[in-house]
Amino acid sequence: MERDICPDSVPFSSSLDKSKVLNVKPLRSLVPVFPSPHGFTTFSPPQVPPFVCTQPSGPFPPGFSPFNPFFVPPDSQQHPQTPTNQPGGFGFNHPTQTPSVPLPSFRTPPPPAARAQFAGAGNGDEGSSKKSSRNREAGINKGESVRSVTEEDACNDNRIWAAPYVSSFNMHITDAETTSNGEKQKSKSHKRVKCNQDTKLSLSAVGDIFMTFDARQRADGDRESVTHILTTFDALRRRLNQIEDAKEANPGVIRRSDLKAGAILMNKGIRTNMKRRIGFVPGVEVGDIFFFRFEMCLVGLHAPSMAGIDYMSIKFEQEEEPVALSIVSSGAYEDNVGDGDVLIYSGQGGNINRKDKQVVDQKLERGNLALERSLRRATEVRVIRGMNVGHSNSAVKVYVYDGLYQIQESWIEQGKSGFNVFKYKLVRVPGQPDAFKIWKSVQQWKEGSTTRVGVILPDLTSGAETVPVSLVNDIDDERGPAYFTYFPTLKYLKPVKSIISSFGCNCRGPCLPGDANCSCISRNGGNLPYIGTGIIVSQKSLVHECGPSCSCSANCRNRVSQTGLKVHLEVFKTKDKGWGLRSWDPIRAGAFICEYAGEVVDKIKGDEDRDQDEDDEYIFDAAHTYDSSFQWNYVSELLDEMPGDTNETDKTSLPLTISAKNVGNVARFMNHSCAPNVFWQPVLRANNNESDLHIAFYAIKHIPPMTELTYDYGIIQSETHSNNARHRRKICLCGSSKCRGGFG
DNA sequence: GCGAAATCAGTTTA
DNA sequence: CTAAACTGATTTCG
Repeated sequence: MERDICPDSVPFSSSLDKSKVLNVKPLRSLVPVFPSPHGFTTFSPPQVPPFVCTQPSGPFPPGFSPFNPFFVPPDSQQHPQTPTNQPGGFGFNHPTQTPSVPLPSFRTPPPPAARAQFAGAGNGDEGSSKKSSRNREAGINKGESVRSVTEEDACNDNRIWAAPYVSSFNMHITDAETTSNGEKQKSKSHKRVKCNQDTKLSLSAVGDIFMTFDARQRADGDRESVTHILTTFDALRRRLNQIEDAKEANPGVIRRSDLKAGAILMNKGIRTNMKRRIGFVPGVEVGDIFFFRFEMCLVGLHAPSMAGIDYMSIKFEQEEEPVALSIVSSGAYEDNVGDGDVLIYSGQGGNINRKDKQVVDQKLERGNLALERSLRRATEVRVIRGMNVGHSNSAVKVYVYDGLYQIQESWIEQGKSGFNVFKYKLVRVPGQPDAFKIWKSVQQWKEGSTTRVGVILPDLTSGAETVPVSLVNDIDDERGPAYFTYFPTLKYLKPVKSIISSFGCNCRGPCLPGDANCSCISRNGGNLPYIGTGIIVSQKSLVHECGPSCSCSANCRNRVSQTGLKVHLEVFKTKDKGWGLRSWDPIRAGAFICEYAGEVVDKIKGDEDRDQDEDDEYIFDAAHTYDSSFQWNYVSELLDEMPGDTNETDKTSLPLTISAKNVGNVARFMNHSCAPNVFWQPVLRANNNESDLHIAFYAIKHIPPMTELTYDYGIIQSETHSNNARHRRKICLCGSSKCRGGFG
């Protein structure tokens, strides 16, 4: 029997011991792997079929024309976007669906002719709105001039069409700009200059770290650059936050590491999709999540740093009109109709949220006017839904990109203060992947108002963790993985003398970030390795946490990996990789997820019992190494900071081998990926100089709910493994364009 | 003590 | 150049 393929199906018993659950040979099945037909990174779930462009056949919704891949609207300075060249592009919710009407998101905006019925400029339309006329105040700002194309856009466009491959420059040229002393120059002219750089300017030291961006990439992003920019932003933000934390707290001083990091990246040109556009933004996928407005700004999803409506002027026939590009909904006015496909959005202005000025009626200007015109022109609007997530003590706002919507109607309503407010009803364009809907489902599962399909156990830890871990299979009939004992942390069979000092600190209360006397902080290079609630700043060879021999309190911020799970996880049956792990909650970059629990294996003894080891699919060996290209930390060059020990990434291999075969936690279900969203990190807890060493997992990037969590199993360094003929390399099923083909 | 409201500093874009 | 904007962290209020 092929033991590597066949999952051990254990008959499900309703009266099973709750401390044990069923199991499968999960993580590494030997199934043939086929090369991706696309050859690009697929960050979207692999079950999504490739887009197939069939012959269009009507009827079409009003305002839509059949898709013609060779037609470029004369006023649209965009490449004709054929679906297959979209990295990680959309798929359809229903795999069997054959699209007869192409996704509007793949197209450039339809030509004005196709929307003749919407193009009437007059006020006499008999729209579907039964409410008070939305045109009452039209014309107030009719003459408002909105630039049609930014200077930079024009410059980029010129590059694209005239000399597409000429310019290539490093994207973080610093030249005249300095960010030291908080001195910020808004040199708009400087940006223009950048477009004309033909020479490759690079700081070689940094150039190795950063990818090289050319003008086209800045104008039109792709998945890789978007990911890279977001990673760079958050790494910088975390570091700035860490620096601020260490300073003495001044009452009333508000620290905004997000603004600082954002401004630096803006100044250095580390951004993409600078060419504004209607609809699909290359490299940004429906369902992507953000924790700061600046993140959406940098990747071109939503340009304004504060305003909720992004808009630009578009030329329709002879007239130029502002149309909305994207909106950010705070959720305050969110409509509960349907499955979250409808959104009621309030217009801007009227100083609703400001007390220092008189509250007045909203006017049909700026964003409000743009939304009005988008309604008339039937252009699509990107919708980002902001939501307050998290528990009372740490409420965080998360932004979910929910894809494209169309405005169905608008009206004027009296707000609470008695003044007029514009309202817009937006309906989601069908055929896009679920995003906000997933959030709604999770919310309902938690409330208990709907039941999660396929739940086998509501909590496979039987209360061993402070949050439940669901066991779910909505794929097939398998009732669970093979028996193992759930245990939330490591089992050291005997105390091991630490080779690294780990005597505890003498702090009272929580350890304070700036405390030079805290020995634990000192061992971390002078900085607390975490910010906020359990966000790690940098990946390091070793993180020193406080431990049993410290006198600090249990709520010390240097005890992140020892305080248990924070998010609601779910062990689920994957399509082709056995069991896997994912989260109901969103996880932000750097957040602690779990540790690798299990029994610490004596390696020498392990060599003797080689036969046993070969059967163990649940070994974690700290001797594994990362892919050398893994670069997660902030780059000190962006901070005018000398590379220091706080940023060291030296990966000394540590003598720790864990087996989770018989005893373990959720980590044993995490699958491998060559393009992972989780990394591991050795953590040493202060414990009377014993080797209280653990392996902790943290998020590489923001992870939307219900996305599988994966880490890179790495390559084993040990010669005994590679020379062992019986050690078989597993074939990788991650489906990434960066897939190495195998692991182990 | 907790959730909500108020306050304040700060950045991009039109 | 300046005003405007559904920010985000922190303090105050009920």
